[in-house]
Amino acid sequence: MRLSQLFTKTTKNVPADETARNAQLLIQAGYIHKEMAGVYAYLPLGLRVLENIKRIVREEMNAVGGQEVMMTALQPRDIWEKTDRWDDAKVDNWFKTKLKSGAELGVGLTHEEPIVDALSGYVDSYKDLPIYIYQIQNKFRNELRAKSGLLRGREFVMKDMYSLARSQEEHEKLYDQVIKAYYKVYDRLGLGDKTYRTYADGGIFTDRFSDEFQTLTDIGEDTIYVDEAARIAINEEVYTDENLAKLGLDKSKLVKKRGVEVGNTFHLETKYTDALGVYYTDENGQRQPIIMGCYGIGISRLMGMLAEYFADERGLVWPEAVAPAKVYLARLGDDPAVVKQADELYEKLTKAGVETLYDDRDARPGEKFADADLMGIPYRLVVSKKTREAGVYELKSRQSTEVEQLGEVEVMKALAAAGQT
RNA sequence: CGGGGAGUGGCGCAGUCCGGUAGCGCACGCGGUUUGGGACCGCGGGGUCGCAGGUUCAAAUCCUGUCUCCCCGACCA
Repeated sequence: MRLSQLFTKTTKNVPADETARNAQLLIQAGYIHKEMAGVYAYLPLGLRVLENIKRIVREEMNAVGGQEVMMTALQPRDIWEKTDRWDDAKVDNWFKTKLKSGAELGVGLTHEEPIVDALSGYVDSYKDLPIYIYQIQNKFRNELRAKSGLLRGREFVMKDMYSLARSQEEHEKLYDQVIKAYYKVYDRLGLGDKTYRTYADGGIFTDRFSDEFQTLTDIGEDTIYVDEAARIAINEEVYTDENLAKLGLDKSKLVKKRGVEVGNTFHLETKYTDALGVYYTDENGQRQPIIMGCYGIGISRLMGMLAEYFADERGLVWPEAVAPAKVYLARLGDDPAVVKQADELYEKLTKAGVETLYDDRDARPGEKFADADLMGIPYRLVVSKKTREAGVYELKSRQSTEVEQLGEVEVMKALAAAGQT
């Protein structure tokens, strides 16, 4: 993409209505637009990051056999009444609206009910199970107070997967498989070593503990107690001696930390399938209950999390796996020979499949460098009169101050090899 | 929802206490000088001061109501 054609631009002004670093940086770099509190639009560069995160999550969900669907945001009241989750006293962050006829609707905040309801026409026999169904979709929650930029919004992008199993034993197997897939997702995002499976409250979903995935960082909203050696943690909300005993955690090894919840999985048992009357028939012709699990990953929250976690005083520092482009090609000056050389290099990089942001604007070097840093593109490549005369290109990683002088072949090789995911 | 802060060109702000119809920086346009870490000079376009009502000869400024945003708390698949 040529920056001269990109409609967004960066700004030196820090937005006054944001204190969260992720929102400040993403707005300054032109990745997102704030529509209102807790509601953000994704601009070209931001959308690329969001799609990259989705791609990784999607690949890992597909790898365990997940089947992707897209459910609806508009929800009929009746299925939610069957599970007793329509009442505001039960779930207080609903957005609700009405049809012209007067019938009440909900705007989806989670999708257990519609998923189960939709599956009721397809799941009849033991031969139809087990299955994983997932979607990546916008969720709407009427939070009393949105905050922390993309970390807690009212409209946000989430991946939610649901498993349906024939027995408790089968359910546990499916559940563990997803836990493993989640670790892979966080590894690929560069958060693996800082992310802990954490026992937490089951909320409105289940009476059992849920598992949260908490990334340790000071910006976290959650307080958790971590056993780093055992790679397990427990959320403060369920941190009692009784629970520690139940979970077999050693209190003396737990250290209090802050974390951001980057995923959450639940054992739903038969709560939703029973309530909506969905069963299967076993080999003996007997009707049997279906055991469910559900598995969430906040895609947009992860984007905010990554923006805040991987940043420095000059701006964003995207991991290559999610960066909107791999390299920022800065052309300095408008010498015709330099322009020609940079244009050709851009073509070559693009043809080689190296995502390139080509700064072909009529701007001064300092501005281009500052923008490359603020946008957080992993590599910066400079073409100028100076490099042309020296017969080299300058390649620099966003994470280092060192500049390498390389010939074209070496540049292409370095960029093709770097950060394959 | 409780407490606190704030709404003034696209963005960041000053002006409000002590009413006299709006100013600065960024961004934008034109001209010139510049060109390896967010250049400089000159000229120029753009706001009726969140919204509604009130007081007054006169309201960004005072009064009332209301909406919105931010922070702390409560809450949080």
